Amino acid sequence: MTIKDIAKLSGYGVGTVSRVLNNHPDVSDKARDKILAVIEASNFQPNSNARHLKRQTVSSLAIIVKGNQNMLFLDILEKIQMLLSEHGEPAEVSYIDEDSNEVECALALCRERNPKGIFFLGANLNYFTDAFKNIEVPCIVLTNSVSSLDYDNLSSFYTDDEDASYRLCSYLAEHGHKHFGVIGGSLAVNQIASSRYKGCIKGFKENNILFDEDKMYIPCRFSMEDGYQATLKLLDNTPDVTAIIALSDTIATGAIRAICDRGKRVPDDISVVGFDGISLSNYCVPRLTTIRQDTDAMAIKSVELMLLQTHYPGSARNDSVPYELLERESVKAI
Amino acid sequence: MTIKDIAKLSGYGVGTVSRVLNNHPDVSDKARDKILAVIEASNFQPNSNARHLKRQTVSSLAIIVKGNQNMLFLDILEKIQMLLSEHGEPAEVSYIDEDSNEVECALALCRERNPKGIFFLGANLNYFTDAFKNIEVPCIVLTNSVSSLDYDNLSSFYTDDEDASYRLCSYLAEHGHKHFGVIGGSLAVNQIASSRYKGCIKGFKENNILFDEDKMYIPCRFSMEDGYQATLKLLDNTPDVTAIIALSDTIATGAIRAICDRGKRVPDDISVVGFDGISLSNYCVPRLTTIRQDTDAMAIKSVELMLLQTHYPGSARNDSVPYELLERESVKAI
DNA sequence: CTGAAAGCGCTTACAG
DNA sequence: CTGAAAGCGCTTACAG
Repeated sequence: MTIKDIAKLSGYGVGTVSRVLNNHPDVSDKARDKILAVIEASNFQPNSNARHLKRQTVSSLAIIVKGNQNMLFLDILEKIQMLLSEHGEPAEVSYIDEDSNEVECALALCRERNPKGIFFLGANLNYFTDAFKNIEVPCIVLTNSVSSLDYDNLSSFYTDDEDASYRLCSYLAEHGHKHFGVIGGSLAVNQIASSRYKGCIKGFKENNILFDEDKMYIPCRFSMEDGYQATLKLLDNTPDVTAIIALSDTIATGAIRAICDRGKRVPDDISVVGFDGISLSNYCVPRLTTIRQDTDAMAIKSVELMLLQTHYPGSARNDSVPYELLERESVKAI
Repeated sequence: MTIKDIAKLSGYGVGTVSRVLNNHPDVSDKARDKILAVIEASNFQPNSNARHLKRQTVSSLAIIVKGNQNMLFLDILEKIQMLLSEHGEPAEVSYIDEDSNEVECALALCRERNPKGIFFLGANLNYFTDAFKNIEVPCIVLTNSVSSLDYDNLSSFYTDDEDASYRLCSYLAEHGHKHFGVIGGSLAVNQIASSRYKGCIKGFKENNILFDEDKMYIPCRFSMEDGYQATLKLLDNTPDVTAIIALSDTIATGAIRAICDRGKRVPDDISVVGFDGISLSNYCVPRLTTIRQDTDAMAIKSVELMLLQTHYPGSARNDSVPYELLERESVKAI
């Protein structure tokens, strides 16, 4: 069933059929009604390949998500998709590993799909430096900042990770903690982990806390299992630790389990804080003290900007979104 | 940059360029080398809309996931994508709400994308009954069975939900429990929930357990928050409950939290079992006794069958995949 | 308001 | 082995 069949069936030409399909005004009511009726009856749908080939443009937005099991990104993704669908804008989502090159992925997408805009959920700036210049559609990075890059079509809405983890440190220091451990993220390849880690280091310095990076920082991927193993290692390295900063809630979940398995209790023996504020952090036992990233705000702002920029390309924006320290049950004053 | 430019640049015709692009054998080495060099130098990528329009077929597979935050499906999705990419097969994934109509979604996909095969992660058979006849590509449903349907191009690999939840019941009964609650899923719209529930009912009957469906079964969506609220309600309805069957691990997580908030302990006061065996179930406190669905096997089998059937359409298969009862820490004998 | 026609970038018989 | 040409299903000036 093609546009030709509809033309034949309705007694009009393909041009007119195409016009009603695309809501052009210059069609008589009579023709429109007739053609619509035929389309309805035959359940016709225009071929999108032909349409896009002709139009030399594609209808949809793309979303690249770094990390398949990243609950924070999933949360944001869901919200973005909901907002987008309210505007009748479909989006294609691609998942890549947390260590993969998202710019390469975007480049491939541009060639194959020609999206009119791209959301990046998670980004490593190293990948952007050179390669991004080949991407021309509006792009928005979420949860970390790209303000150090200077591309007109690359914006970001982010949590000030460094500031937030600094706050976490201070909070724990105020609660009397002196012996810290930090787990999570590979500093080399993970943008987000390294700024969070930087905030921790700053916090340690300002609070005169001794921190031996080799023994007290254990890098790991963003998963429960990795958080679990890293914590076991940390506990071996530094048995006197009283406060653990996990660089994400998922990692914190593994940490709490590891502490239990070593026969200690959270927060009575060891306090744990997370980062992200995903749903799980409010249902685990004990509830996790963490940084809540404002995923609603990030989703709303990024969708608004994207919709605007796909119609009126403008200059880049880099706005931080306020976070919140959620004081819950996993920290104890000592 | 189009195939015409490449033709001009290389001194050959578009036909020959197209042939090397598609790895046809009937091209001289000389022509191939020359053309490949030009393609390389100009960074040319064929336009996929034109290609697909011409071929009347699309290269990729589609995956429809019911429920954005469903960790089990995410786990399977990740595995399927990995296996697919080993074979150089890209896949497009679409998320829909756990209550949405996946067949409608598939139909839209077929019109717009023309995928060569579709994986359904989660399926409600009601939606398939009539509408599926309009889908002609090979399709595979995961985690529930479609054997009651009779379509040649619709297969499934599944966990025997009814049997597994029956097993859960028996396990709890063997541990001395008599007062049960069941939470999760809307029986009307959710295929998976209703077969799990059926298994529970069977278990109750065989073990002579009194079960008042109105008071002891609380339906809810597959989220922690909903599991939490449902459990609170259950606890109000039936204060003497000693065992709660949550129809998924996510729901169970909410349940455990709710029990704690009511000042009771798991498993000392109330035993809780889940369903799925997602990563979280092994890291929460206490570790969850649950049914492990074999996501590895389901991913492998479904990818193998899909790859086979996209080349050699065959008849449908409906195989159950063995599950496993994971006895962990959330059940106590009384 | 409408139709006939060109053309988007490819692939693939067909002829040579 | 290679080129010229038709055609995939649409959209959009152009002419009327």
